[in-house]
Amino acid sequence: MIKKEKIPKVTIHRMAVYLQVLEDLDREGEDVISSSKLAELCGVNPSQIRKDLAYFGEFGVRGVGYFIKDLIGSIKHFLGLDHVWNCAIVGIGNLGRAILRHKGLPYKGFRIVGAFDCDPFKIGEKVGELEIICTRRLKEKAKELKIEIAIITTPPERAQRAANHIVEAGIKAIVNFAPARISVPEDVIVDYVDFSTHLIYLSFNLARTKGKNI
Amino acid sequence: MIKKEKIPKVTIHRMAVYLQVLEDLDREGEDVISSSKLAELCGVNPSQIRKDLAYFGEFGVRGVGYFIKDLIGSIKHFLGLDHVWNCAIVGIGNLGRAILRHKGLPYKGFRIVGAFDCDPFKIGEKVGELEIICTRRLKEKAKELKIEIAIITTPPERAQRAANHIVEAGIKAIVNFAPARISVPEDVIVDYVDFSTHLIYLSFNLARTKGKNI
DNA sequence: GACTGTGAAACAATTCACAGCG
DNA sequence: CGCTGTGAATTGTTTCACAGTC
Repeated sequence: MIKKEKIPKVTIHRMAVYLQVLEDLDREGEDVISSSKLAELCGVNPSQIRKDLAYFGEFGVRGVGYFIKDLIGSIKHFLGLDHVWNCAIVGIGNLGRAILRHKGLPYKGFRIVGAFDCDPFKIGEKVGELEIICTRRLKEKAKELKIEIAIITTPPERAQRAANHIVEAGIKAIVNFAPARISVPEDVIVDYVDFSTHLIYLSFNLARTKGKNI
Repeated sequence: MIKKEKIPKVTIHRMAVYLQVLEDLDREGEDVISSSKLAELCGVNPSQIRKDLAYFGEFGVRGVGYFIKDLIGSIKHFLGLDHVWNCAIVGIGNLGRAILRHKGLPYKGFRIVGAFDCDPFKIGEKVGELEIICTRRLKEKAKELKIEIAIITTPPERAQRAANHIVEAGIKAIVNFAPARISVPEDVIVDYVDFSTHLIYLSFNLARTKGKNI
């Protein structure tokens, strides 16, 4: 089912976009879509979509297009979203709380089952359903709660320490929101999300077009 | 000063990473760094750094490396960060509030000067220094507050409407946190930040390595 | 001697163009 | 006929390797 070829990271990111758009179409009651229509909605080239999907198999019908419900199912399957992933948040500041309160995640297949922080004043406090636990207890709790993904939302200077606890606990996947690089063994996957990086991209473009006096 | 060649988007994103790491080094009192040391800290190849920098000019000293303070200044300059950008947040939910309360942004050159929402129950409420204003007043306020960048943090179904108000107001740059595609005229730059996309990337990799029974 | 800056080589991703199929 | 799936062509990015400079 899953081809051996190496799949580019951008393909996976686009896949997530296709899924989002397909689920919207499904809710609107659409049944079938062609690669060109979907491409338009996603802002990409139609053959890009066909190539991306081809990494995983053949899902379309020639002359017709793709059946939306089926395609959603297939994409979810090969992205590993037909399974609920247990996640922990490490660092309960503003961002950590916003993620904990976010309603959309469980629906997408990610359940937050643990909230960790090293600040003794926060430990024991309740955020929604969860009680904040000391980060030093991450290892013990990771087993109990079957945590598979950790989300770092600490200040940058504490990101590496958080990462160490996460690695210690045997968790193999990290999303790091802290604006700091972290180093981990190479069997641990890290994905960085840095908000200011995106603002900087806009800053660069605005500064450029201003210079060109458009 | 600025070369004409088209600069890849990934280069700009890496640039932001280099800046982050260089500022850390500067705080630690380092003066000079070579491309290979910096590469190691950023997790990239040394010639990548040299190529990236070469898009903008020559900043290094052969046989020595880069003077950290100077390089920080140069990078900030060509990324447009020697200017403070006025930003507006549209959609004051959990994430919007977390960004409003975030202390790091002003230091990085982004000041949030307006908070907008269309919920009449929220209008007038104070979040930190700012009072929530009706999104319909965005156009009028954009001029007054000299807003250059808009940040969408609405629920997905309201993202397009928010984008329309933003475009109406003459703002040319948008960061969209809502998990929905938006369509805008082509002179408006949009950058998408979708948290769940990153979780999905991890999901895919975990599902894969599980399959490989490593 | 050490390290940058950069053409050239290697590699990767995207788009084209069309054969093949419903 | 319309649309997918895909090899081939194109375009873009990364890495190499070394000449040039401090």
